[in-house]
Amino acid sequence: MDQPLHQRDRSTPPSAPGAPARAASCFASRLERYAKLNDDEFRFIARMEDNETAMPKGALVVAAGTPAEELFVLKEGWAVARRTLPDNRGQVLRVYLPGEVIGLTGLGLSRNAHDVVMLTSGTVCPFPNAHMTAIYDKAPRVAALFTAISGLDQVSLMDRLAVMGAGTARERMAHFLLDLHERLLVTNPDLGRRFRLPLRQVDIGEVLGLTKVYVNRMLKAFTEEGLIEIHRPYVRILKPEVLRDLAGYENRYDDVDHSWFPAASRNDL
Amino acid sequence: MDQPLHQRDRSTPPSAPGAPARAASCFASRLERYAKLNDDEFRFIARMEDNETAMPKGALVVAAGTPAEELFVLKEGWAVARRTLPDNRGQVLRVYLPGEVIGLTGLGLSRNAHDVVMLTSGTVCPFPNAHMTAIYDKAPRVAALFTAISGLDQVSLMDRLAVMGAGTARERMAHFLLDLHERLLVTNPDLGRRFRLPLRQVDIGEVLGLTKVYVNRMLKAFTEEGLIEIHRPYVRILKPEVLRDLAGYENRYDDVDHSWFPAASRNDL
DNA sequence: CGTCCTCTTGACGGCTTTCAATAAAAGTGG
DNA sequence: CCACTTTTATTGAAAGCCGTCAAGAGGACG
Repeated sequence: MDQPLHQRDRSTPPSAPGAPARAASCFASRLERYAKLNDDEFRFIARMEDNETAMPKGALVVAAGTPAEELFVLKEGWAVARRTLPDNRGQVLRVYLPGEVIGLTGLGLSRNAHDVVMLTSGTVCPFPNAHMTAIYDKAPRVAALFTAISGLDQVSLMDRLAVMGAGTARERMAHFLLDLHERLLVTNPDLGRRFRLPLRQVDIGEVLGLTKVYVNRMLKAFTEEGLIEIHRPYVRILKPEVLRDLAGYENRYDDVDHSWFPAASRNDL
Repeated sequence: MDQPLHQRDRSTPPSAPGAPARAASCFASRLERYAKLNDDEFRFIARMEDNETAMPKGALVVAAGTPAEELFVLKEGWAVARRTLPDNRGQVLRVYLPGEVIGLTGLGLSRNAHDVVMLTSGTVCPFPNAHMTAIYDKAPRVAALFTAISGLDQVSLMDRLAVMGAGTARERMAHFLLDLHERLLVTNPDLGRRFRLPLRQVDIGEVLGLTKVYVNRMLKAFTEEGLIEIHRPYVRILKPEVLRDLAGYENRYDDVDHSWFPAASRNDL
């Protein structure tokens, strides 16, 4: 994030022709975990990934203040939404993992509220906001699914706010590690307790509102206490229960309610 | 919030028969500020306020962990979403003002994520989640409007997260005062710079992640610097620009994008 | 007029930051 | 594959913002 920000690279490697196989993508597999979709609905969703765009590390995917014209499905790599405050202090507002949607938040706004920056190289799939019209009109079930996911995001954000407001550095760090782990498990259920964490300690500091020095001290403490194990860039969670108690962490990603979803889509596309 | 929490009072004073006049409520007037609605659409929304329930100060509107079965339109009074952490520390996740919707966030979850407590006495209008089905099915424009509002809420939450993570006590306080003021202006455009703030200093502390002692010191400092004026329970903002610079505050509530909303509702209710 | 709640103010202490310097790791070019 | 450079991680010492503790003042309400 200290690197110069590259311009967006629009080169689109011609994606495989024809509809992709079901569940070919981390995005679709994430959605299907939350609700069964019929073929028509799946077609709407597949369309969101038609356009792949490669992004180098450090690239600015979304620039704050510019017109908000598209969403992005993050297909590979990690990204962050970030805000720079007056004094050059930065705060990471959200970490985006593969399979998550960037910009769902800002659907209601005409300008992008925050920067979104690639933490690693990766690929995103831009999807014009304008296409949402058809989804709301013709695939209400998919629309409801987006609403549900947006709600999940928001609850997760509120949990984070709680730990940022009332929590100590230890609690924030524990929450951070557990939350990333749980979210990685959503699209990657057979991931063990070890995962790749492509953030520098400075970056973790910007997520948690701590300095890099203190981040280092917390990580050292956790390691010495046998709670985690670090082999850069991999982290292994050794005592999830202890961390969970420490942070008061609660997993929200398993608890989707689709009872109120419209029964099925109209087929008049 | 230190008071014992009352049980929810289900006594429903028989509301005026027939549909309420358009824009009779702060909720409808807030929605209409964001998008024009036709009569059918308006009927859906009016239905959300059919059921008024009086709430005493301190009442628990939503209990964390219980099944999430309804949304609430907050018609009168103020409320907060609140989380209690292990050590009895509390964090207010959000302040709800009249005209705002409680529980839109949790639409995707089957259990309520957080408590919601009345700060003052007031009235709420419960609205079963199940009724959202019809809205998504038959009034996609209204559904889109909810999505947009939920997005606004989330962006506002992210701004708050930024100031909680990277901001000092002064900056948090400035942000808090400005944000409340802007949000009150949404449903009450001719409100001046003076408004009623029905929170004790302890409560403000729970919003900002500060102790009541430090809240008191910040308010004193602001007053002495001529930034605000306090005549309990009223606050007047004397130098909005200075506060705005201090907090890096940006008003998001004026910037709704409805370009992607479906053109009009189907009329087949 | 007394009780309770909230606000106010001071002194002290601790968690976290800041400053600074070194070590380790990662990237670069020969 | 090895010097060299740059970035990142590590560690110590001192300072600061904010929390804790405690006591008193002011208001609301019966």
